[in-house]
Parts: sequence; structure tokens; C-alpha cells
Amino acid sequence: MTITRFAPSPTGYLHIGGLRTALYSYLWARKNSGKFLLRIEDTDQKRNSFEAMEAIKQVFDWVGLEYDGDVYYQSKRFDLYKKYIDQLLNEGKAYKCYMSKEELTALREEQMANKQRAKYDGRYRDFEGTPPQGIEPVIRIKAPQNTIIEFEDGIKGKVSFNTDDILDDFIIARSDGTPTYNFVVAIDDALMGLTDVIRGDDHLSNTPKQIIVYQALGFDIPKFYHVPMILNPQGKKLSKRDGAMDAMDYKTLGYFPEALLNFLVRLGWSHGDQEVFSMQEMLELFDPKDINKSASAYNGEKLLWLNSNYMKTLSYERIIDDLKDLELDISAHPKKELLIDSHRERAKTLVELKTQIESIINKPREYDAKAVKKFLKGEWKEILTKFLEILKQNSPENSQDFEEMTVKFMEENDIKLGKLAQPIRIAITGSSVSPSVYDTMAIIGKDELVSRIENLLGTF
RNA sequence: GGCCCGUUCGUCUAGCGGUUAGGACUCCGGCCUCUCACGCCGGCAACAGGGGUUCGAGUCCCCUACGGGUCACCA
Repeated sequence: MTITRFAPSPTGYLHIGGLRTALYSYLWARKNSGKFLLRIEDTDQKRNSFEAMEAIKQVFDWVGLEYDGDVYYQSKRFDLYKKYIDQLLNEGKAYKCYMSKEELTALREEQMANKQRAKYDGRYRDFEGTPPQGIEPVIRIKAPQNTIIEFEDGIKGKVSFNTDDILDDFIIARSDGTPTYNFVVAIDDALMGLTDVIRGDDHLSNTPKQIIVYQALGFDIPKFYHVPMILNPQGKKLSKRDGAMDAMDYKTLGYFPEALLNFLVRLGWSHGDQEVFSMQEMLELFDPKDINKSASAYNGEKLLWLNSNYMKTLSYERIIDDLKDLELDISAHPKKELLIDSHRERAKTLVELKTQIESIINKPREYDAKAVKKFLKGEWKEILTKFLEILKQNSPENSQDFEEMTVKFMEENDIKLGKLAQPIRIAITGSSVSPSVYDTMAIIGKDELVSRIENLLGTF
């Protein structure tokens, strides 16, 4: 069975890079009817993992990612790690190192000064004598020396390191007894039964360390997939300056979770020429082997385009619900479906949709000066007054009624639509931009239309 | 600096030894049209550079350049 995991360290919010690796892990597990687990890397007690946990849950909930079983907290598993530390100690695969922090720093500085790689010198590796007094030792693992560590990465292909180049007897437990990252990750991944570890490629160089732990403990080594980073539009490292980092911000900005996920899955992964993927299609088609080797730049335009695509196809219920989250409730509006249909092709985000809808359902607070200057000229007043009279004599209900009435009026008076439509549009919205006038007239209804036309006539 | 990874239009990408190097976003034209959009049609635009291997290289190998990651008693 395929078992994957998402293992964030609690930093406060879930950023889009994290969401993407979570998505990849999720898709791969679900596609293979496996399990997708969530583990919180909170061995560093200083951080508040509660808020971070809530943030992650909030995002998962919004986009619809579900993890299996309970959340694993590393902070609750210290006894377990202790057991393995003792085991390695007893087997002679790890040892106590009595070098103080100061000594270690001094050694490192000396090595740096000589332009050498900072590296523990192994002085306690085979220490037999009496340990110095007053020093709480750290535990170091006996790492293999001058050995090639090689593994087949599911994305990068064969990756190999020489142990002498990259590591020393690294610390697996601090002097206060708490275990360190590379040690606990290996243990947890093994104990949780991970078959496929999908993570950011910033972890690529941690992998040999973890492999050493797997080997020392006799665990099976999972398949690794190191996914490249997401860069900002300039091709540099993504930072807060580049806008929305927190996945949850996208909700506030009016994006659909479908669009965000679609955008993220396509960033670094593809399936031929296909651009739009439903969750169902992602589940059918996703395979981590198709993930690109190189980093990809964030492209907000494409996200917008994707979002506008979903805007065109999502159900009324969905859009009405999502608008409620943006504090616009049109669920009781008699023409709510027309309201959505007449705007969905004009709005790229829910925020835009909200603004546009409000510009119809609310009376204009002011009239756009440019529109007034451009369209309220010539005989507009006479035409509009005449139209108002006709309007009062009729009882149009829907767009078609309004259209028929208007067309008839234009024919009888030999007026072109342009002369009439723009003043009406200004009367309704205060601007010269809106959906079809017939739709907007139908949305607000006859009485409101009369009132708005009278307002315009009274203002100029 | 050591080690590791990467490099196809501005961006996301297809390509898996023989292609007029394809698609998408953006941008620019045109059509549609009551405005704005949508839609449709068309256009601009790429194999980092240099050596090999091969009848033939975007595809395989090497070097260079340029990016990125990582080198903690952080994760």
C-alpha cells in the first residue's frame, strides 16, 4: 500500500509551496488507494504548534484535502526516539561526545579560517578514557566513512554522495536529551510505514543522513521524490514581498480552491497539453514521476485565468455560498441566477464578482464623470423621458420582456440602441460598463428601473 | 568555498535520436457586439554556450557559464 505524508514544521501558516507538496502527496496516496498522513515536526519546543496546526487544518478544509487517521506530533513521541537512541548506543553505532559547544565552535572557526569544510573531527568516536567532568554529552551517530551513498530519486534520478564530502558523525540527540531532526524524520517515516516520501528538494541533501539512520536501525528505505521549489515571477526565491504566501489569502482574494489546486498541480507537473484538471482528473492522471526537475516561477496571470475558467462553470449554489464568505448574500435575490450568469464571464475573481454585482443591486452613489460627458449629450434627455413613459405603461419581467419592449420603442422612434443603452446603463450603474442592459434591467426590475432613470433625469 | 541539483518562447510546459520545435498564460491584430467582458480567428516569441558520439541531436556524453539548494546541539 502506498503511504505518503505531509510533514510541516509549525511556522504559523501554510504557504503555497507547502500546499503543493501536500497536494502531490495526497494525490499519489489517493490514486493508489493508500494513506495520506499528517505529521507535525515540532521537536523544537519553542514554537507554538497549536496555531500552526489550526492554520493547516483551515487550508486543508478549504481546498478539500483530507488526511488519514490522527495527526502525529513529534513532540509526543520523545520516548520512542529515546528507545532508539539507547539501542544505537548499546550496539556501538552511536556514542557520547563530550565536546562543549564552545570547543565545537572554535573547531569550526579554525576550519573555516583554513578554508576547510566545517566538520566534527571524530575525537570521541572511539573514546575509551574517563569523560570530562561537568559536561552533558551529545549523542553522535557513527556515520560510515568514505562511502558512497546512492539512491534513486523519483524525480531527479540517480543521486549519489560521498560521505566524506557531506557529513560527519552528526548529532542525533542534544545535550538536553532531545533528538534532532534528521534522526526523528527517519524513524517516523519508517515507523509510519511510509512508502513514498514526497518533499521539497531543499531536503535533498538531508537524505543521505536519513539513509544512514535507516541503515543503522535496520529500517526499509522508502522511495524519495524531491520536488523543486516555486520561485517568484522574477525567478528568485519566493518571499513575503511577492504577495500572497499564505494559502488562505487566496480565499480572501476571491479564488476558488479548485483553481488554486489546478494552478499548483500544473506548476512543475504536466500531462501533455492539458491545462484544466478537476480533482477527479488529477487523481486519475497524477504521477510524481512526471514532476519536472527544475524550479518553476509563480505566474499570477495564469492563476487568474484558471480562476475565471472555474467562474464560468461552477454551480449557482457554490458561487452564492462563496460570496457569503465575502460578505455578500444574494441567496434571497429574486434574480440571483441571472445576476450570476450575467457577470460570471466578466469577473475573474469572486471579489470582482462581488463588486460588479453590488454595482447593479445598489443604486449608484455617483455618476462617472467621463461616462456622463461622453454619453449624456444630444437628445438623450428627450429619448430617456420618452422611454420612461413607455416603461411605466408596461410590465416587463425578464430580460426578454425588456428587450422586446426596448426594440419596439426604438423602431417606433427610429432610435439606435447606442443612443439609448448607454444612458440607461449610466442610470442603473452610474458607469458606462455593465452586462447587457436587458439583463441589468431585468435584475433590478421595473420599479427600481423607473426610480433610477428618474434619479438620473433629475440630476442632470 | 565543498558537495548536490538544475537550464526549451517573458512565464507554465510538450518533446523521450529524424517535428515547419506543439499547447497554455501574457501581449498585439481581426471578427462578434448595446458598453465591458466572454468567445472565435490570426500573430510575435524558445532549445544557455562550446566540444564530442551519430548518417542525423532540444533529445546521449563531457566541459564552461549562469541559476538554485545545502553545509547547526533549526526543521
